[in-house]
Parts: sequence; structure tokens; C-alpha cells
Amino acid sequence: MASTRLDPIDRKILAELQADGRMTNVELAKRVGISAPPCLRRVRTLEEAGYIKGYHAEVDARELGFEVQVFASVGLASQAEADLTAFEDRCRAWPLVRECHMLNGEVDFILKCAAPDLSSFQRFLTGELLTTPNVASVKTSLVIRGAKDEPGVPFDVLEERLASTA
Amino acid sequence: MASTRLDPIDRKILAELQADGRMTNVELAKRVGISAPPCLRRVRTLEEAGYIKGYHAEVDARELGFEVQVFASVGLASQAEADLTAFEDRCRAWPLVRECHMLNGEVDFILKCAAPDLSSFQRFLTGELLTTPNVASVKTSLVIRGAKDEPGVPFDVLEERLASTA
DNA sequence: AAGCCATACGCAATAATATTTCGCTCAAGC
DNA sequence: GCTTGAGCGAAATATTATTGCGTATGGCTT
Repeated sequence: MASTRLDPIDRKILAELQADGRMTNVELAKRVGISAPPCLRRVRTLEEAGYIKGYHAEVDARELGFEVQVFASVGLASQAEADLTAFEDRCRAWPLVRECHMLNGEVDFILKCAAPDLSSFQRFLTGELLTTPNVASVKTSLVIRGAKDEPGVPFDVLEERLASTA
Repeated sequence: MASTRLDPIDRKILAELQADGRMTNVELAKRVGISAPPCLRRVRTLEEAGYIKGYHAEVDARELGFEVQVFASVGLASQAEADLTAFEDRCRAWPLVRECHMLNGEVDFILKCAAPDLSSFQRFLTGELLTTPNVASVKTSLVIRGAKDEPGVPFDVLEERLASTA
């Protein structure tokens, strides 16, 4: 489990697989400039070390009938650790809630939700979220349109940073 | 490009590939209950029809040195369409900005940003975002901890919905 | 500085998988 | 009741993944 620092080839592998997770290993090897076997070994190592947490197909939510995306700012009455984790557990159990982040500042949590239509979301909001114990305030914002939605991290920023630190 | 309604097998394929985008086609075929060739044909069709927009490795941002995640609420001075798209174009050009959504309500946009550290983000905030023309207000919220971060859509919700509509 | 060890590479061989081809079946439409 | 088209599965082929092994390279000890 050596926290082996990644070399440039490893970072390239991660960047390529983040951009196209279904690339064949031979294509990946070609792009990063080594032969297929060591490339595959590196990928396996990156997976086992946790640098790669999984692979996912990116599906078109709207085409599938999820017309509505909502950000919800949630404030809790009590911020005791037990109450925070209780709320987080609730969020993990709600399928409509895709993301839940604890924030500093005024609100305690921000939730990103996906729902088939507005009434589905309203039903969730009034029937589930607002009736949850310890939830003091909820402010929802409907997504009018999405301008950018890139998964993962910007590897070019990482490379710039490493170049300057070197 | 018939907007062919998806049958249960197609939906299962999408659900499986969303959960594990690197599953082999034979494994996928086994899970959805058909043989490999038609399964692959379906996957290709789903890709070409745009139901699958891509495949991505999920990388561990923190392990890679992106310690900081920030939500930024942005208000613009002018909401004329040209000004909105101008701002969206800016967001698309900033690598630190991973998501940009236009919202209803008080704020105009919410941005999800990833940065190696706080000073990187501050540099972006003061040097880029705040100096952008037409940006009237920015309120940033640091993510203290992430409780849930599921990519994609909840297919179980979709199935429930189809069951009730049927 | 020479030798040793660990690490990672590439090549070649094998196993598994992807992909194409082909013929069959079923169901809708005429 | 025939025709047509869409979708399936089996078999064959092409591509890819995976394993085993010999070799080079860099760091560390002696």
C-alpha cells in the first residue's frame, strides 16, 4: 500500500481513462507510450490503490425521463455530529438525492437532486425532506439549463501545478 | 433516428453500465438475459442514439491532490441571453469549474469547482471569476465533507414510475 | 566503484473477449 | 396466408486481455 507517488505515465493513464473509460488497453498503452502488459498492470495497481474508484457510463438523464434537476440548500436545527451523520444517512437512502455535501457558511448541506418531473420532486420535498427530523430550512433552486457538467478533475491543472513545484 | 422507446432490457443495460462501465459485454449479456451479439448491438445503438454519452473512470480527487471543492453562487448584472451565454462560455473555458448550472430564484448560476488547495481557488476567484464582466455577486461555500456523490440517475425510480404508468 | 536487489519493462504465448456472419423465428401488415 | 422486417442465437473470426519469462535500469550497500 505504498502511497507511491504517481509518475507522468500514471497520470496520463488516469486522464485518458477519465476521458474515455472504455478505451481498450492496447489503445491506452499506445497513447501513454508503453506496451500493453505493463500498462494493464499499472491500471490494476491504480484501481487497487484507490486512485480509480470505478467506471461509469454517462447516460443522458433527460432522454431517460429525468427532466428535473434541483439544488436544495438545507439547514439543520442541530449540528451535533450525531445529527449530521443521521441526516447524511437519510440522504444516502434517498435515490432522488444524487449528491450531498456538507458546507461551511450559512447553509449546512447542499443536495443535488434528479427527478422525472416537478411533481415527483415536490412529492419528495414535502413528503420526505421537509418532514425529516432536525431539518430546519430548505431552499430549492430549479436548474433552468445546464451549461457545463464535466465529471472528474482537471488534469491539466494538476500538471501545471506539478510543473511549477518541480 | 426513431426515438425508439427503450424496452426493459435496454434500461437494464443502461443501469448496469452506469454502475460498472467496464463490464465485459459477455458479463453484461449474462446479466440482462440475452446472448452477447444482440447485447453488443443494443449497446452500440444506445451509444449512437445518445442514451450513452460516454464512459468515464471515476478518479479519487483527493488522492490526486484536489483537496478543495467549492460551490459558488453567481449573480449577473445583466440576464440578457447574450450575457448569459457569454458567462457560460467563460465557465466552459475554466478548468477549475467542473459544473455550471443556470438556476431560477435569487442567484443566476451555481458553479461546482475543484482546486488543489484553498489558495489556488482564491487565486481563481479573485483573479478570474470576480473580474469577469457582468459578474455582480459571488458567494462561495466550501465543502467540508462529502456525504454522497452518486453519478448518473436513479434507475430504480425510473422503473417504479414506468410500473405505475403502465 | 562493483555488485546486488527491487522494480518495471517488453516479447511471446495463451486465454478470454469482442465482433462479424449467417440462418432462424416471431409478429405485424397487407 | 404470405411477406417483410426486426431481433435473436450459434458459430467463426478478429481483437484484446492476461500470464510467464528474460532483460534492462536505478538505487543502495559493501
